[in-house]
Amino acid sequence: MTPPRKSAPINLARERIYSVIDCIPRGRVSTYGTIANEAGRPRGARQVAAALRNLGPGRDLPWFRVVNASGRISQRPGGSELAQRKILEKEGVLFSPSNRIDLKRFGWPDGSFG
DNA sequence: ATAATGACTTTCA
DNA sequence: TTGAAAGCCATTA
Repeated sequence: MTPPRKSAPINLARERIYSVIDCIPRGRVSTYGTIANEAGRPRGARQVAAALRNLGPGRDLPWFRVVNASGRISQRPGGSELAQRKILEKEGVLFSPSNRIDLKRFGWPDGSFG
């Protein structure tokens, strides 16, 4: 018989979030809110952010393809915003003069932004 | 147990 | 167009 696990139900919600992020195609981006929706958490945008913040260096995940609802890279303590932008640009994502990404064009999934 | 926090979003001026 | 204010909710303290 399987002995009772004492701790361990590793956050399922968080895993679903990671799995959705893993689906964002190269050269496209998605938003915290959209990812939350795809993961079945309609109002969990901040939890998506928390999941990324918590993400250790071990996991290989396209975290850089996640931006906020206004199409901009969110500020944070770590200060990896510039690196994120560079990676996205290398993938072909265009930034407007005001540092914004056109979600109608680069947003994923298709049709979720207008 | 309650209170603060935050890589967010929407609404409204 | 920009920015402030309120709403949101799992995680931390």
